[in-house]
Amino acid sequence: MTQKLRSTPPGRATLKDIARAVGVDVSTVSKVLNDGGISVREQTRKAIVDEANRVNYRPHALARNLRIQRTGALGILLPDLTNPIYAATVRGAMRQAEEAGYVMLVAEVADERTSAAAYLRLVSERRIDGLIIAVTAQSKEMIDAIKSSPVPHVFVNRRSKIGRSVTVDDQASGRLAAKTLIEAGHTRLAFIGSEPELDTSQRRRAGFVETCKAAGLPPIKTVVGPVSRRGGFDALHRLLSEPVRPTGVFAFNMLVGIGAVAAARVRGVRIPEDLSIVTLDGEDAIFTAPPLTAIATPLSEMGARAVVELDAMIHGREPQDVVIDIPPQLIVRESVGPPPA
Amino acid sequence: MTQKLRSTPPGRATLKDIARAVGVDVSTVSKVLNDGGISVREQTRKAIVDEANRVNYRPHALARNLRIQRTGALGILLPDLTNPIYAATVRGAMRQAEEAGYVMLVAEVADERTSAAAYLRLVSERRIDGLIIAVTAQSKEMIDAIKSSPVPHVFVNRRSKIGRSVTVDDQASGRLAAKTLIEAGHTRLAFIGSEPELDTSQRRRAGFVETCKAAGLPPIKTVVGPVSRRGGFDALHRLLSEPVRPTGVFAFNMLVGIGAVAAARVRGVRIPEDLSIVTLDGEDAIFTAPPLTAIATPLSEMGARAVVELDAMIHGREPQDVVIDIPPQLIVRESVGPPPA
DNA sequence: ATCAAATAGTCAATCGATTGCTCAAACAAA
DNA sequence: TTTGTTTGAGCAATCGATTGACTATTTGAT
Repeated sequence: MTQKLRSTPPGRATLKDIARAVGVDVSTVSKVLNDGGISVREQTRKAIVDEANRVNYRPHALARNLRIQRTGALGILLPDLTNPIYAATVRGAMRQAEEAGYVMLVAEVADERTSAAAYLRLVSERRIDGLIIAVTAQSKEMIDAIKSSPVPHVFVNRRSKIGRSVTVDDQASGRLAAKTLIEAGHTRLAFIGSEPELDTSQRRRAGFVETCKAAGLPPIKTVVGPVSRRGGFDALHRLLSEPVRPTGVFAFNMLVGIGAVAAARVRGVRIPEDLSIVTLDGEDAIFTAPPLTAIATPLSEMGARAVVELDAMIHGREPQDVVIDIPPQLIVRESVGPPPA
Repeated sequence: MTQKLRSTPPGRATLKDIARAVGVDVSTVSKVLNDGGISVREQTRKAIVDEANRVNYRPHALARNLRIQRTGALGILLPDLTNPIYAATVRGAMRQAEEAGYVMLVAEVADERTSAAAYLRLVSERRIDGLIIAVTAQSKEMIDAIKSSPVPHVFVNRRSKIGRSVTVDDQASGRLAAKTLIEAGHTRLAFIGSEPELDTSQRRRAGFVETCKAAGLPPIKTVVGPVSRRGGFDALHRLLSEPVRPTGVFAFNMLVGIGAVAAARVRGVRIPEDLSIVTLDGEDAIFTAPPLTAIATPLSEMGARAVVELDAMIHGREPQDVVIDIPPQLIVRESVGPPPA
């Protein structure tokens, strides 16, 4: 019941206004409001705090940040906002950023050219204290820019030689996918990966293959395509045109998995009667026909953790690679069944 | 072939550095680099420009903005990043923002409480020049905050008494949906709307009802639910439990439409043999079973236009409501057919 | 009563860039 | 030669907040 009596106008007031109203110096006001190592009479302190509340004072971020050389903003570079995988990651990052007192600048970068431009805007103009990179930086231009970056940066869901990263245990996802299919009785398995190959795809494949091998299965067929529903659609088509069809497929990513389901339907192959599919999870995977048995990965935790790491780096801690230690989890729905007789 | 000879370190240099190197005053450098009404010898100008290129100078955004009282940033408040409808809007906004030289601060606001907090951070701290609001502001707290906002703001895909908005012609979408179903021969129609009711839902319904009435159809059944796949799923379930079932349904939004398709499958009602569904379009609508016949609306154009309007307002132009004049367009896929015999 | 120390603040520089005003030198006109 | 105008560029204030150095007034100890 302290304030709130009258809802005051938005924070247009400056330190100077408060100082004038109370009759002290702006430096005094600043120090009082920031606990800045100063001794003031309780009376003065109260007058300042009250006035600050009355006018609903908020520090002018630009001025403050210019002085303290921090922006209170984080940037994130990502390739595709409409991709729910990124959206979930961004969400986690944004929540954590808010928690830690940052605002979030997001830049969707369609290609390496726009990447470089966005990067320049955010970093060279010193608009951010740290950068989360959710794109694969491959052009020399981008790599150089990032390597010589004056601000801390962390890759999320991507590993990179040129910086620290926060990822999940993709190999474990691959192993789990294989285990699921094998336990359902499948022996002819296939993998749908990405082209160009993402490191996530590569690790999931590695885990998948590892478990298949351990079970004594023949080498698995791999087919690749763009990371999109359409990519998965086309990929499964190709798989279904093979002389000897697989009965179980692991689609390395939810989008690709959804596309695969659509392709099966078009080809008249029933899931799971004719073909079992396991993929990574996401909300969309619940509403396919049939709903997808999928592996949940902690995307938003990954985003959140990226912010935590970045914040630590900003405060001078040594950067480190982190792998989120929440193990992948199988969500059983309806896309996996026994192989056809 | 001017620069690029050696790729220079990132923009750590300040005006002062350049001034020192060239042997002039910082104000001269500033004026030269900004075409700031000053006459200098060609020699001096060239020396400054060359040095600026050499050190890859970029103005320090904070310092510059503090002085000129503009941040070069826009904010956007939206409820759900993983919702592809918002993602598409944001994408359009972001592209246009880049075009216009802004960076974009995005805040996902789960509820009105976080809304208020995010709003404060962005606006009261003067981090942005303008705000795009993609959420429905209903709490008194939020409304007051926005009404007394010191920065220009525009609602996108939402109409509001407390500000200008950029929307699409939702009534036309509704009419087109009705026309599509009616022309396919349907007479028992239903509508799935939102709860709480969004203004978009309400307008789409109005257009839908208008055309139904004009065709002499009986009053249509409306059912509402949360704007999500799950909401559409539950809504269609309820519709299918009605004593007299509709044969054609208009789902006011893609997410809801996708949920409805899933519900139909679970109930064993075939689309389009037993039930026709038309909804709004989005990339996901292609990969349902069957693919959805849907109405495309210019979401990213809407986002882009919001930025254009905001930019105009920032430059002092009178705000105005705009309705994107790209008419909704029917994408014929497989979810609409003749009614069952 | 005297000196030291704590108390309560103020002063002024600073972050980096922008911009109105001033001013010296060069040049032209009278 | 004197006066007036241009050209070329520097000076200093400013945006709003932060912070180390410093001062003036009290209080306390001896």
